[in-house]
Amino acid sequence: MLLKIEFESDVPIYTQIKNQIIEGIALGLLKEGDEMPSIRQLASDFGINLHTVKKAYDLLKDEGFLSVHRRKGYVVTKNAFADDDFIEKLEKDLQPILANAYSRGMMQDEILKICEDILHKFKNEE
Amino acid sequence: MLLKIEFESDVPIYTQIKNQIIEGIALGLLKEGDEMPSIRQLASDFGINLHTVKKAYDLLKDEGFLSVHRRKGYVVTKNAFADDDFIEKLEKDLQPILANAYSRGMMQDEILKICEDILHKFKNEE
Amino acid sequence: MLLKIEFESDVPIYTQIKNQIIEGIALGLLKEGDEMPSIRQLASDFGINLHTVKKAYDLLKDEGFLSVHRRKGYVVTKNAFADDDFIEKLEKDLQPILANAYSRGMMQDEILKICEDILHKFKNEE
Amino acid sequence: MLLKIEFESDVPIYTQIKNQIIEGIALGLLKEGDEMPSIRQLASDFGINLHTVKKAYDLLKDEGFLSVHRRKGYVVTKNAFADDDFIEKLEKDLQPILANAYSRGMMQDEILKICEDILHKFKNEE
DNA sequence: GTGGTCTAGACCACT
DNA sequence: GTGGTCTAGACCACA
Repeated sequence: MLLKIEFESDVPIYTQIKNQIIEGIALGLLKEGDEMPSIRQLASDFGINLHTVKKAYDLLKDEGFLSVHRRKGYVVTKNAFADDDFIEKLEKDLQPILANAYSRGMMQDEILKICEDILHKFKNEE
Repeated sequence: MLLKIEFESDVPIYTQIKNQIIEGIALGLLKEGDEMPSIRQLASDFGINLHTVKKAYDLLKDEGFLSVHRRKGYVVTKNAFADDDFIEKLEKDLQPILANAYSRGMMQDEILKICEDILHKFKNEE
Repeated sequence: MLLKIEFESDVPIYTQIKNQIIEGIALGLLKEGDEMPSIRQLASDFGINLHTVKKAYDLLKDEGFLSVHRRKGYVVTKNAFADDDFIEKLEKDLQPILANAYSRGMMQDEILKICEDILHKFKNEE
Repeated sequence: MLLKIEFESDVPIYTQIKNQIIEGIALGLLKEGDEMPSIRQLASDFGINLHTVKKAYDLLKDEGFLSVHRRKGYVVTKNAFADDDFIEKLEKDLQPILANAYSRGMMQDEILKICEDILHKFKNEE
């Protein structure tokens, strides 16, 4: 799995890392038990600060996507669930994005199709 | 149309305003030609600074949802379209959100249903 | 000659009026001695304030494009010349506009062609 | 590259900054990848407020002349193109200026010469 | 250190 | 009255 960082994006680097790892899990590129590259490794690969990588990893740990193994370092875990709070946040995040698309004249089916296409890229093999 | 600001949120106030106005347009609460409350009016209603409101309005102007009428002030304008750049951005915005839901074990249909429900609240009667 | 006012432009209305009258002169639509519509007339035609029209007319008078005739009201005059101050201002106004076009990758000939096309619309019949 | 601000001018300070940076790019003084002075640096150099500088930078970002690099700050980016909208705006901006010159009795060649001279100062060597 | 957000308040331009 | 510009200064997020 290959990370790609956009330094000129307005999305913070740690968020980019976090998002791409979650996407990697959704796509099946990262499986439960996989060892993540070390913080040091990842930071030097991209020429970014250790803190930045650590922040991404720690957030993922908090959300249940990673856990820390004494010897292996950060390891992929699927310990994140969609509780009510998450569902609520999900709707709150989606609403403005979908509203924007709709207000620009896109048809509901058209927008839904895009969501569907994205979802269909995710692997359902568990 | 009623705006609601969450001061404790980590979403910038101007983004909250911007999003709610776009949602208002999608929901049919705001129609082309409607005059927005004046910058100062809205600012004082919420006890926030006029620059914060202005930033929200200006972003909406840049996106084509508002325009400035020399006499009426800010007016709803539906001059925003879904060009290729927007579609690309839309996918880029949706991907991490949907990936997160999927990686938490939600089924594709379940996620899609949520998108559908949100979209169905939008008015399609113009 | 027909004026067209854009209320949603960021160009002040009095400037729009002023510019269009100067363009009318350049295009030969307005000739020396022509009587302008009265301030009241023009203002009510467009539903704008008397002051706004008066400001446009007065600026044109100051520049030598109009003069006030006791009975005829504002009359077209060609009493404006291109002195050194004007040439200097002309260059100062053109520079950022042309620089912008050039910095966007337009070729010098391409830009010049646009200037030429505009100029060729002007009538040289004096 | 040296900026010069005229405080007495009726041209807003942020516009002056913006124009001079675009001119700097056209003249070849600023090249793709160059790092701009920080907002606060530039503001203190000229004794103006950082918001004024930020507005200029942000407008340039919107037009594609600058972008924000997460580590380097604002960086010169040549991501601005001359699409149809721009050409239309260009003509709309040029028309009143050229009309004014022409209505003051300048010959078409004379005016064109001035445009040419300005354009020839711009560097065409990338 | 960088930029991003927000405030409080002033003065001006336009209609 | 409207929006537009500018200031002075604070606090936060990011790397």
